[in-house]
Amino acid sequence: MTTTVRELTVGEVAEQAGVTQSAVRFYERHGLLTAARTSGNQRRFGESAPCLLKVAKVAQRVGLSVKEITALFATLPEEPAHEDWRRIATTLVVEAQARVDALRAALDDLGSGSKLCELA
Amino acid sequence: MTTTVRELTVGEVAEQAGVTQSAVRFYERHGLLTAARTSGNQRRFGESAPCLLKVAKVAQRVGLSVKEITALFATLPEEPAHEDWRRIATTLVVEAQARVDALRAALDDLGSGSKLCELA
DNA sequence: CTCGACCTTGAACATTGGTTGAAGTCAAGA
DNA sequence: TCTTGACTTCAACCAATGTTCAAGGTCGAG
Repeated sequence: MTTTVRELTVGEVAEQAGVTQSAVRFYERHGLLTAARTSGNQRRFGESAPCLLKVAKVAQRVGLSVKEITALFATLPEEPAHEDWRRIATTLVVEAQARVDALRAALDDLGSGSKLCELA
Repeated sequence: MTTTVRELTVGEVAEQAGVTQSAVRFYERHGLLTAARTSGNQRRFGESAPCLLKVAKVAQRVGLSVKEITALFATLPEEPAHEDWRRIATTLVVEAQARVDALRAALDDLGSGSKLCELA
């Protein structure tokens, strides 16, 4: 039983993910998303595409570049399972924690007061 | 008693702040730093310039743009006193905390597991 | 005064993450 | 079939944050 996998157009993916169509194309060009093509050369994305985009947006908030997110997604199977998403989430949490730590370090630099500058 | 304020050249400021000369000029063009000019049109920075740059770097780590840092520095007197630096530091700490909170929010989005995507 | 080190400007280039527009093609309902 | 909305590509553009290069001017020690 091959479930009828509704393939999605650029417009549908964009709408479902809450990004612009140009962004969707941009991400596909950069390999963050992959798409099949119709005989007429139109993109057809898998069901998971909007989800990937949503996760990608979180990843960007965390501070990952498109290239890094692409690499991260490269480890995912075509139709990711719960476990796969969980792994990605964990990776992002770890990354985010690192960024928080970095920020805290910046804070500590400031915390050492005007010690930054021996001026006043 | 006007203390002999050793004015600094681009090269000196860059070296003391640990940035490139081109960066120093860039920041001056963008109003982050101000400089007097010699009769021969060379920049002469005040003593606090290297310090401003160091603080600016921390501010960048915190996530502020050059424009935002410029605005922040616009509130400083020519020769900032301890109190001034402390105020800036506080502002940055508040900002940093906000960024940490934002990151934490991103984490929470992920924390709600694969709830992000109703796929698996 | 001269010499070398250091400074000046302006423009072009680089990277990231997209957006916009023009010109043309496809898909699907009436 | 025809029409209309959605899709295609390509190239140009945007903003931020600088770097690099060329051509030339300045500073200060000797």
